[in-house]
Amino acid sequence: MNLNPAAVNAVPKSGTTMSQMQNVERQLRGMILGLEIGPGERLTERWIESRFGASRTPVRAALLRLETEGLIARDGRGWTVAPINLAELGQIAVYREAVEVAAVRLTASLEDRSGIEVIAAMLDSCDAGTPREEWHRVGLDFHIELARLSGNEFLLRGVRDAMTRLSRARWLEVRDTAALGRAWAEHHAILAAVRKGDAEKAARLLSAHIAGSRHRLVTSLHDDRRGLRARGFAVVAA
Amino acid sequence: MNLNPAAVNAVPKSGTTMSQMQNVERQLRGMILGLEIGPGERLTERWIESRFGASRTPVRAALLRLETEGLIARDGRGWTVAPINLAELGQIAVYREAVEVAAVRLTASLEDRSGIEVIAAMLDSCDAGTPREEWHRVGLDFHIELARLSGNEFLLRGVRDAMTRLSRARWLEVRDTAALGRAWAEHHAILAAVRKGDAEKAARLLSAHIAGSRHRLVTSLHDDRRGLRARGFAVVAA
DNA sequence: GATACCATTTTGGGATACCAAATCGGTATG
DNA sequence: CATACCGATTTGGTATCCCAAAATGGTATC
Repeated sequence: MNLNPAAVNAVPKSGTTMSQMQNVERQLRGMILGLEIGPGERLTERWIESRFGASRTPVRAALLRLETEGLIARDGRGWTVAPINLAELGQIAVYREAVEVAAVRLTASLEDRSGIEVIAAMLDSCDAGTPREEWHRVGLDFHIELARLSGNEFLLRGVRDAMTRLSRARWLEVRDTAALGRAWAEHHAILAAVRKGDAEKAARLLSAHIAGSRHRLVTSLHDDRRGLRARGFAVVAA
Repeated sequence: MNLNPAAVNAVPKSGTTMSQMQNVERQLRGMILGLEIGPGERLTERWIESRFGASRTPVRAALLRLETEGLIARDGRGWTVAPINLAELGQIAVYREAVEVAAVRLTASLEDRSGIEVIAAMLDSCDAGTPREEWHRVGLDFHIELARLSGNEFLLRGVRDAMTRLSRARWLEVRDTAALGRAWAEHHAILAAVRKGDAEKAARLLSAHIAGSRHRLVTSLHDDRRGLRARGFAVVAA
């Protein structure tokens, strides 16, 4: 029996029995993506064990899974929260462009493209009063849901993985309201092209959107890297 | 102490200290890819434990990693060697086309494209007397090494993952000598376009090569699926 | 003969004990 | 004061142990 006070597990979601591994994985992922644990920080299995009240067996399993997601990395013998790596962010952007463009081409060629209306509604749920956190989430989900419509499991997974790896960086990016609005408009333009079944135009718009997004992201982080390091975040230069 | 005779571990490769997890992962992957364990077969942690002479902790770690590679899947509470899934093979082909074409475009646009000569030499190491197993390996490595030249870690990983998932299916595919020769010629044609820096032509040739390859693969397995099932291999129809 | 039911075994999930290597402190030496 | 050395501590890797759920197999019932 684990006698650690923190061992008082959170009540599992009603109806779902969550294994300890899933619990640790989910919570740890949340802390990493939410920057509650900074990029570059060292992790020890024992700390996680006591923090979440699970034994090392599920902790290890969760670490192995998060490693394949790219959120944590091995540091010699130990574990480290993956640092923000500007060169890597650039490569991810190239990768996601390839995958997302392929997906949107498929989607725009579907007979039934009505699925995009759900995505349009999702975009429209954001307005001036929407909290920043929500804009962030919708911005990620737009790309993931668009890829899901393609029906290709592997393209979807590629996009999801890429967005997960980009998530923390986008959260650190300094974005003014104008930038948010521009992204929103570009998203809508892409949807419009898909709606018309114009695969080429959708591909072109998406490609430009991702390239611009990448440029702004890398530039912003590059300019801010001193400040980010001051906050304890490991930022590896491009 | 594990008293099973099989527990006599193989001597680790000279100079390298291989953890039990890596050991189990590598050997199990080899058995799965080599079809020594058939698609669809059930796996129990205890069997693997005694088979490789490791305890359950590294066995479970290895299973978790192989799961993310798509070589094994959860079957309710237990583990199963991933079946051959024709629909999935089709989707993987679409995915790899997107990723490989992006990679070859990058490679063809490089200043220094001399890396392709190593790949050409690799192709040329195969002749009429080369064993089938070697043709198989070179056919996979061609695509992986071509992607590696792009310099993009994520495109490379995408190609490697896709080839891993396709590996068993390609091994089962009935390919006559003519088909092997045709693939060899197509590979060389792609390299020639890359060598000239003609990204568009390389992309077009690669795209056609993958599409044709996919068609032959799925057709062959579809036609043989009775025979494959008779050999105990789970084949899920498209 | 088919089926519902119960005891037994097996299995994966988790907790813990142990170990060797790596790390960290502190001390003695130059 | 810098540094080399050594013992205590920490950490990941592994082996085992326990448990509850699920699978299995035999049996009694209809």
